[in-house]
Amino acid sequence: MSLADWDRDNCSVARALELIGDRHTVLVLREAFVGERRFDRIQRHTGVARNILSDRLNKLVAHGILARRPYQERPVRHEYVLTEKGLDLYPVLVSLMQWGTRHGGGEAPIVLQHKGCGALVEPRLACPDCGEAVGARDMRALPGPDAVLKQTA
Amino acid sequence: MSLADWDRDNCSVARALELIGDRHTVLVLREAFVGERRFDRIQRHTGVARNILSDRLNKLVAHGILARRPYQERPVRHEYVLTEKGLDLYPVLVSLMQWGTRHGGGEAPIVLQHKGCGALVEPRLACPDCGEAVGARDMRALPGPDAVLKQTA
DNA sequence: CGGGTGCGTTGCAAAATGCAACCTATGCCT
DNA sequence: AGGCATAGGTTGCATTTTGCAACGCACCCG
Repeated sequence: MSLADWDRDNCSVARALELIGDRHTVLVLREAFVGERRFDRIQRHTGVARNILSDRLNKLVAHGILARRPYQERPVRHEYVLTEKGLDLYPVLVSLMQWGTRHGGGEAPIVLQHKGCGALVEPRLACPDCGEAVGARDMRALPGPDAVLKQTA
Repeated sequence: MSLADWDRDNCSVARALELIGDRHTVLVLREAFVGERRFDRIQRHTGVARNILSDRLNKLVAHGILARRPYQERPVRHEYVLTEKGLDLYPVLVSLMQWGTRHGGGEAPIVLQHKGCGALVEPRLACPDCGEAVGARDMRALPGPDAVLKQTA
């Protein structure tokens, strides 16, 4: 398998994890996707310590995943909303949720509805070419255009 | 928004994060999906400290995400392979990878091929009902059958 | 015997985290 | 004005989690 020796330094998964690779950050994102925008409510719902939450919100804003915008003056109060970059994390959160539901005890506290067709569904990964649903076994990973093979391979 | 006050204790995302909610664990899973099975190779590729790696592998095995099986006797050597439960994490990893590629610098070290149709593709979340690709804006979250609304709502 | 490989475990220092208290600025009630 | 409440943090300190390097063990090869 040639893949075994591509250069991990250039890994998209690792890059993503640098920004959202800790439990607290993901919980914050969960709240963002559910529509919570205020510090206090997010804090209560996630149970994350206030100092940590403050830190994570700042980092998410710094990385352009959330945007801080004032919703009132005097005193200035901010709310945190998902940017496009943040909204693109939706598949990650949804996949995580579905996996947690399927393998973590079977409870489904939330269901999703497709606005387009109105159906209550579990979105799945599908091949955009043929439309078939795909899982780990249906796919093959190949070195991409930007892969760097190691000398020590 | 009724969703704002469902009980977070029963959250699938949180449950999933308890098992795979740290950077190292996810990196280990990346290796698993790429086909690495041995302690040493995983350690070199992830850069995770050996004691941490040992701990994470044990936890993943304990949770049924990886299975440890001997690939030789004398001395007994084990390899770590994904179980069904582990394979189900594929969408999470793929989503993470795609997001990292799109927003983390644009490099695509790995590309995916659908074995079924042969196309090089980026699998996307789709509505299993109508087949349309879906993003955050196309979906609505509703309290599910097992949602517990808070008294303090 | 000496060296190398595979797979960990142990000890200790450094970093991240949790908790509770504190602070600022404002509004609201009396 | 005084007292209380709300929103959004910051600060200090104890606890937990990591990282690093060294060590251990079991085996194989020459």
